[in-house]
Amino acid sequence: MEEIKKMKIAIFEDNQQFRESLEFVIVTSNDMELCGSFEDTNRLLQRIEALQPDVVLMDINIPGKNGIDAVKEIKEKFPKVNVCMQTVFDDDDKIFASLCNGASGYILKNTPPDKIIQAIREVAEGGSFFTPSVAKKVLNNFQQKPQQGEFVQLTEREKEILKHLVDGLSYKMIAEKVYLSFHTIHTHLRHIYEKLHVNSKGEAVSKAIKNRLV
Amino acid sequence: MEEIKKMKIAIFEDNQQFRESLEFVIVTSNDMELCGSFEDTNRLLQRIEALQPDVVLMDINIPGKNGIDAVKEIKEKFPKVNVCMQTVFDDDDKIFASLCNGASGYILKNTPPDKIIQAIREVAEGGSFFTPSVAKKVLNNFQQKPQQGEFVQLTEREKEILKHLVDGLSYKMIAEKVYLSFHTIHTHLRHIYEKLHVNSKGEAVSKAIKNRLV
DNA sequence: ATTAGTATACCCCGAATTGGCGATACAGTT
DNA sequence: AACTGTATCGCCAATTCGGGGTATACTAAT
Repeated sequence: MEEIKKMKIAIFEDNQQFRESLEFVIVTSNDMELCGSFEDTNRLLQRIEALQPDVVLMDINIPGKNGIDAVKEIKEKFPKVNVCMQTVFDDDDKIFASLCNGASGYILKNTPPDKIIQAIREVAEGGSFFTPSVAKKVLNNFQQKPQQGEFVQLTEREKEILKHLVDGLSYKMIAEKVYLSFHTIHTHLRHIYEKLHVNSKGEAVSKAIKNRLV
Repeated sequence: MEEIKKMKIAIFEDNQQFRESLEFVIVTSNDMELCGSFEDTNRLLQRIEALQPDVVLMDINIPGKNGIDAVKEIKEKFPKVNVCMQTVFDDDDKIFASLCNGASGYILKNTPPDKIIQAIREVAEGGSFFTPSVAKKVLNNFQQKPQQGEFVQLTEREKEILKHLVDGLSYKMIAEKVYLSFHTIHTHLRHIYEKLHVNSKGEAVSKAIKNRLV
């Protein structure tokens, strides 16, 4: 009988049913070991520290710190620990926030056991695993085309001022920043609005970003 | 015996061994039909036009037009055809170029047959499939983006209103749009500003876009 | 040399919008 | 009972926006 070093898995999931289901999947596998199972993220880092898991399964909506902040903390303190997010909803915001914060995988809770095992193995080996619908969202984000817009020819001054506007500065603050009078900023902004065919700060900022003018 | 409409698959692969291996995988499946198999991309669009495949398996390095340009042409002319790329190398540039050009999946050639079938099914249904190593690269690209993703939990209403704000609508216009009073919009915006830690429309719009809240 | 155009910078006014402060109310959850 | 999300209202100061105008400087074409 060869001795295999089992992967150590920690579960963070507040729903008892899901948690037990995950526990079952782990303990009945032959290459994984359940090293901890919790229903909240209290004392998160201490727990990770003590357990030294290879993979963490983290629920997005979990009492205590939410899963998105949790994954961030984990990756900051223990970069080698790989985290796989799980949730019932495939909500865009949460997916991207999780992935940006360092999660390596994202599975929905309707994922069948064999896929969960597969996901954990991939994640443990430093790979990544997405549920297809999540993969699709990630992909869409990639394919968002450079929204080619009307040629907008802004002068250097105008681009500079627009950039400050995008950064959230008011007319007055921009004036101070670039050593011009409030009135001049006003005039420039009027020209910019005309060129962009907009008539509010919000629209200007939005168009500036989308057309990559900043 | 129920009559199932089989998915129509077209293969573009110059290596004879791989191509025959793929053909075998397809024809031995029970829900797929091989509608074409080619060793180059000559007369690509005419072939697609004639065969009307549901899914195209496209080799990256293929004589004639390379796979990256091919997927672009296919998606431009036949957006409903889903393309899954395949190659021996997991070369960053080619992966991203393919995905940006509209590929829905990316598998390496060492992928076992059952995974290939799985990938095709996902892709056919409009989902996406990445080999783990590819998923990892996609993910890294995400996480490298110089954006610290502080997660902001907005309610549905708030997100809706923020979207309109980004579109350049004024408080009053938003109120009309969502059939609420001006005052309510005002209140929601105040909450949103608080959650985003901003205090001007410009900053709110900018942060909304950068944090993918819209 | 004059004209025309554009970029820059400044000013005033007035109406509309925004932002910050407060308060109330109700339904659903915890 | 406390909390959250939603929706409503008032007040007031600051900001924004669109309109008008003036002025210098530089370029390019006439």
